Amino acid sequence: MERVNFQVIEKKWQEKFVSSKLYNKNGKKFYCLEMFPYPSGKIHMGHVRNYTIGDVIARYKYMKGFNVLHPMGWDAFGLPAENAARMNNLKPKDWTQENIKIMKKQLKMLGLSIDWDLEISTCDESYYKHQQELFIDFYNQGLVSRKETYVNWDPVEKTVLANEQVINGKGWRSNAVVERKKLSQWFFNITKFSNELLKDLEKLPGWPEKVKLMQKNWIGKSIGCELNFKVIGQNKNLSIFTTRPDTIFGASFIAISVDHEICKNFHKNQDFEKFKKKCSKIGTTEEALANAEKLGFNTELFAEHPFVKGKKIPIYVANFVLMDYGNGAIFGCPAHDQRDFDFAKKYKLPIIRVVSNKDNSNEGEKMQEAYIGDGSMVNSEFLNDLDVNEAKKRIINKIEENKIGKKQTLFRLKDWGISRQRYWGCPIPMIYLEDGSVVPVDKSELPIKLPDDADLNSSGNPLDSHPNWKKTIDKKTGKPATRETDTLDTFVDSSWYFLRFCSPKDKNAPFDNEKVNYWMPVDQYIGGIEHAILHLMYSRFFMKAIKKCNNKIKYSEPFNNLFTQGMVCHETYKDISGNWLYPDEIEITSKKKAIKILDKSEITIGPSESMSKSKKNTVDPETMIKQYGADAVRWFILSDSPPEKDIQWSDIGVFSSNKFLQKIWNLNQTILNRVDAKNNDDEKKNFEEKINLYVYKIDNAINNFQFNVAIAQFYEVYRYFNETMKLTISSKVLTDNIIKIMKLMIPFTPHLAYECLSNLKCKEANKWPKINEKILEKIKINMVIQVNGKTRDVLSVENNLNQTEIDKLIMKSSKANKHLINKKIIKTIFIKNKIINYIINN
RNA sequence: GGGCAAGUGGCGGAAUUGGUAUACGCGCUGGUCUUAGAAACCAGUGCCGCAAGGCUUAAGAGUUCGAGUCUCUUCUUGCCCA
Repeated sequence: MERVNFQVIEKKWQEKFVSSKLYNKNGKKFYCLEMFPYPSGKIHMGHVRNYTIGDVIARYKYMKGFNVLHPMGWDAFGLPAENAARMNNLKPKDWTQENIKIMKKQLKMLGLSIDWDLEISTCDESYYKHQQELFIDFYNQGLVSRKETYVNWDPVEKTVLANEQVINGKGWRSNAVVERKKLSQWFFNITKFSNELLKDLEKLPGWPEKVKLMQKNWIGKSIGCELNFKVIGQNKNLSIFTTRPDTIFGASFIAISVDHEICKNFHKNQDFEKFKKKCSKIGTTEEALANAEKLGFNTELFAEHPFVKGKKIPIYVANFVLMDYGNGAIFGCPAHDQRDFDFAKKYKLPIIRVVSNKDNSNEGEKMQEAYIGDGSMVNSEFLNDLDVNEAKKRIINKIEENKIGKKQTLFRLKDWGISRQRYWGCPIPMIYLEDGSVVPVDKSELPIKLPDDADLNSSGNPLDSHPNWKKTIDKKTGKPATRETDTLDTFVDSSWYFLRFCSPKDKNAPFDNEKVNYWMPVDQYIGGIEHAILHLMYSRFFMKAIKKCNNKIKYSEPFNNLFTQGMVCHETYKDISGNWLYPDEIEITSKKKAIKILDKSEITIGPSESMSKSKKNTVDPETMIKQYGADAVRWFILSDSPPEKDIQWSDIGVFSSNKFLQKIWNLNQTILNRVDAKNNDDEKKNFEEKINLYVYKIDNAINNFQFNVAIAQFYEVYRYFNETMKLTISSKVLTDNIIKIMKLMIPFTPHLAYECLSNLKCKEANKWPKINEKILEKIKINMVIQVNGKTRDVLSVENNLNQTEIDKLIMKSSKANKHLINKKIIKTIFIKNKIINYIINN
């Protein structure tokens, strides 16, 4: 039989997909969006998985009659471009554009149904111009501020990182140990929306619970109170914040931040300065603070205990207290907080237990660690015997009564630091006037363009060291001014691109209100779980901030449904000297053994891990497409695992996908070339019923994101067709039904499916086959016959038979009979269309 | 340490949501054809057993006519937070 040449049909159909339009003007709108890629050079298997899943959804919805928006663009600013440019003596812009060209070509090779006329790139002036506009809008709404704070400084990338970008005390990209550094920075006041960001999670039933929980924890709402202590000998109050006011009777010290007002008294104290220096070496994350050795500086000052007359509490400066948490001061209750416990042990401060656990086993000085669980209060005067929650309420009331503090809600969420000391990003449209004031650039001057001739080899910020870029003139006063030389965090770029896609060519505004109100929110957003917090939280903030600036916008949440796909994994290989090897550098010789092709030396096969360049366990999508065809690659990556779980890449898997698709082609050819037959009515009826059921099942599976299950059904259908071929069924009936199946395959393997449909002379290829609900109801079902809960037989019977009819059928002919003869049936459980269970006496 | 998932053949995984456990694919075994096989086709493939039948969803208990699915305990793994 003639073999199909996948290269040929793919090329043919890709020419027709050039810029796919999935618009059904009369249909309900459906915005299908996959997270846009960073143009790093070539696409990787993660992209293939992400965009294939998106393509299935987009094509499926289109065929179902929806008016589908399916765009693609480039998250094109970022540090790798700068590094690559420096190493190869190129311009970041050229490097980026070259990569975009390559990756776009590769994405097209996958046969994606993308409307490329909507393509955007965040590094284009036509994009970042509007981003600068949004920045100014936000500024005017009080959503931007400039603060001098300690920042997470990445010494390798020489830039500031947001808290979210610090993972285990290290930079998320460079993996360098993060330092603390004091800098003046621009912030988006995301905390103004803390409550809304938390509350609105409830409006997102289409998001994975896991992601919502992660966001909830990240926002971290907690209730506590502010409490004022009198500093002895000074006419001053010291205000602290605590989430555990219930433990006030266990307080044995007060700890303040090195930047606290009180510390100004110690500026000339050398010990203090030394101490301060030490503190700057720890990062700013909670984790870094928790793990660092607890250090203190004794101020020799004391505060009065607010509830115990005459009790003096020593005041320390401590390295684990930060100025931006509460008021930069805490009281320490060592018995019930691990950090306080460590600190108290080191400085030999008393450990007073105020919460006892159930069996009272946390008593005494034997305490090896702080007890943070629930329990009832002890050693706490009027709080004694209350449980922790009640005690909290009672003490807050008391504090408010005594007018020494008040209840407060605190969020863990911090404002979003957006200043980056890099070249390849969106310039921040602010200027510094000679009188020291800082104002936004006049909107008519936008875009503030990046210079083409920045020296990337200079140390520090290339825009700052540029000879004249930052020199400008304030339009309002005509006076000389200096530009802000920081650029925006690239997460800003990706926080509103989904809005730009609604009107990507709009020159006057970031987006067209009407179009945004029509297409938004995104009906299906698809991307990696690694963006569960950063990108998704920032985008949610942007939507809310934009709504605040522009009352014509109707929506406050950008993504209605979110799907997070799993990673693509591959085994790892190492040679004798411990170097990683690419899969194509090795040869598997037996089950668990492999050799290096180059010198036949034995290598170690490591565990399967998420594909990454550093471990060289990657497979190049383009190579795979050329070898097996795009359809086979798509088919494999959808078939082997549920899309939300990790998938193990397998060359054999994609090979056999190719084989199966070849068989589908052959099946089509066989039907086309078959000698016609006259229909046997029963066989025809059975056949049509069965195909109708498959259409229903596959449709259902796609709807539930169970692409692997849908594909299993296709294998069954194939087998079923081959059997049917032997029956006396007319070629017309076969053709009508294979057309239905090939239509179902369009979302998965568009090239092959369209080619087959064209050969079958199908005129309405893009119309999803109708499911006949009536036939679905009439179809024969399998009735399970049990005796004492054990399955004894399965009968294929008409739908909706009642118990008496089933009883009769069983008596007539069933293997179950022999278990019922001479037995008394004491009870029968009958579930229509499912099961009948006879309970007998043995 | 806390929170959340998950645990089903040799492997990836199904199971109409409490109703035939192991669909479908890979791998493996045997056969046909072949100079050859990552080709094609046919048959088999959870365990014990000649069979009838019995056992089996990490381990153990519970609820139920009936549990992979619900509840509890334990173990293991993964992710997030610390």
